Amino acid sequence: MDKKKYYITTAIAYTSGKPHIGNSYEIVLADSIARFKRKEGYDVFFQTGTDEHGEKIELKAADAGITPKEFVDNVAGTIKDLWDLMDTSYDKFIRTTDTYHEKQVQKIFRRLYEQGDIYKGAYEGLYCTPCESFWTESQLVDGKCPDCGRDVTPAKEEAYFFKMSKYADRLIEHINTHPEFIQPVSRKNEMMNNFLLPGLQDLCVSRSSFKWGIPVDFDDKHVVYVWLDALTNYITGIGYDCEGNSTEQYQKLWPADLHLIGKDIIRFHTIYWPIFLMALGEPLPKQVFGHPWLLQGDGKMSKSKGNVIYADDLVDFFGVDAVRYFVLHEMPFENDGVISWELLVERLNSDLANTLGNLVNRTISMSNKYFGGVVENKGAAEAVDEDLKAVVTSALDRVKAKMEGLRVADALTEIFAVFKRCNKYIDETEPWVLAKDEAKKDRLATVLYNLVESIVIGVSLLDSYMPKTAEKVVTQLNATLRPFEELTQFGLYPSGNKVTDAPEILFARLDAKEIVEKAEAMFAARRAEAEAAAGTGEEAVESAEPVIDIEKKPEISYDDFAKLQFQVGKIIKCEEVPKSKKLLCSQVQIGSEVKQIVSGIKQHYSAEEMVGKKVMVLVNLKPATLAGVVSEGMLLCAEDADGNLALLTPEKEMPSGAEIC
RNA sequence: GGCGAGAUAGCUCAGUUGGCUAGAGCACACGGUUCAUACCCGUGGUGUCGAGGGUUCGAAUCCCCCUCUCGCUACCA
Repeated sequence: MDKKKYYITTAIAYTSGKPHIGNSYEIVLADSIARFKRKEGYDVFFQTGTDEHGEKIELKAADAGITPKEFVDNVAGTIKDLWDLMDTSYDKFIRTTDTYHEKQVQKIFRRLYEQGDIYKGAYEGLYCTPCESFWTESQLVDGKCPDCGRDVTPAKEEAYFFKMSKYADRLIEHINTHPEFIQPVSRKNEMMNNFLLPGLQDLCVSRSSFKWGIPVDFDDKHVVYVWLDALTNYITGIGYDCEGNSTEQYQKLWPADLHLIGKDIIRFHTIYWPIFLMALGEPLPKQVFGHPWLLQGDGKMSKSKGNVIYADDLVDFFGVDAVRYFVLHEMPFENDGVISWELLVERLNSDLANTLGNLVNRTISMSNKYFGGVVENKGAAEAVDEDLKAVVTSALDRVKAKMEGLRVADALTEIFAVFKRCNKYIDETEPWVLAKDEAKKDRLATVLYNLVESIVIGVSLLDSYMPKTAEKVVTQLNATLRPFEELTQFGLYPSGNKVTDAPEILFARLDAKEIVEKAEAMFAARRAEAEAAAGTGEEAVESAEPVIDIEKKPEISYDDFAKLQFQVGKIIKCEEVPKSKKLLCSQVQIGSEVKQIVSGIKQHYSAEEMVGKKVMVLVNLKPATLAGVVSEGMLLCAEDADGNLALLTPEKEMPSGAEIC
């Protein structure tokens, strides 16, 4: 009853679509930590869920011809099913469309507003009409627009902002005095050097350009923008109330012991979230771990290529525990991991089938063959036993040490070292030789007993990571999983127990070539399906090709548009801008004039291939200096979701200087 | 451009505050074994520890410089 609590969370998954395997990794990682902590004796609360608001979802729902709520109900269901399929033992699945969450977010927003941490942009915010940009006071340069230097006017489009700078010093102090707060530590420097030390900018916390969000209850033109909505799930999910009526559960669980998140959202969890909590007067989470990504080895995953791997695909091929093992084992602590069908097969064959599966199988087979399945400790010990026992009974400490540092992959390696030691023990003792000598019968029985006992201890450790497998093994051995307290003792397996007489193969060896072929066939089928769907209607065409939704800008008048002068230009010379990673400097012939234009496209076009291209140019843009080079216009490009750029060129041959209208 | 991390066996990586012949896993080769899922056990590397210089009795480990890679960030008209 006096158990220490442990509150662990994952990031909540965005319900814009089905998560691929890289996104499913986090829940499995969190689950293995949660299970391990439970065994360590903690009273664990494990929360996950879905983030369901935002314009992207509003648009996708509109495309699909359903309401946003119907859309997210659907996707949230899919996500929950996936989490369940992966055997994740979460205690709570929160959705940001849950009523209690929405109500509490409104209350929090109101409270922060009333206490002055949130302010309406129109009061202090300023707008630069030519730049179409909204600035906060702290961003202005000499009271003017930092981009063009012109005067700014009070905001045209109002929005609410959070005063981040007010709490920055406290946060810097906290991070400096709590080195464990941001994991891995290399991320701490990035946050400090890029955001905290240069000075925090205020954060926009409301939107009025779309409706699918939690309304600001005292200003219904606005909805609460993503971070204040999403991050607060960690406290609303356990019963936080900003008016002081938080539940007992909240009192007990908060602050969280670990927020497990992807490395892409570290900034929000280590800067904005702590500051929100400071503003609410709540303690900060103890640790935020930004894990790396699991990337697909054979080319980027993309829906149009039809090669996106989902967790349920892998489960169909390999089974739940093999997938869990793979993602946990293959994911290093700091760098991105790689997933491919070949690697999966290799891990499955070498670790799961050969080392573990075969060990269990051969042990049970020998017990049956020599003793009719009865496992007895006859006490015929020999010196070689000591090292086996030492390795097995000390494994718990080694695994604990790895888990303490969140080194889950290393923890798994420690556990498999136990199984490898067992295989070696068989070789050392040569049971098949002992079996030939009637006088060695007791020794043979003892050897097999030691093996069974070692395996039971090994799989008791494995249970946190591969629960189904651990259960299967002890069932075959006619034993039960041991609590951690008993894992440092050797010899608790009841002497005289009888193991199964029909050992089941735990993991069948697979052929990499076959698997790759099957996977390719699956992808081909999926592509065909997508194409078939594409043929049936216009809507389907869109879903077959990737689309991008970007933030909408305010409507402009034709007069606004007419101010822009676009012309076709020919690039007659192009060179790299020194001291710049992204910039190319082009001489562009526009009619009889030549303009120098600097563009951030070095990563997509070489200087040589630029020359000769006919491109579209925004001509009457005010010249600016970039990296010390004057630029007198802008080359137009299209940009995809990954930031790849494509220059726009006239579809037919056009003379330099032709107007684009 | 700013800040940071890294460059160690074919591949993925370990290498604590500098110390004996630089390690692990996988892959590969050979040997052993046969209880087992053609499995398991053992053995095998002339690795310039990215290049160069320095400190030291001694450096993969500390300092300087160079090259390259990566992350975050700014710029990206």
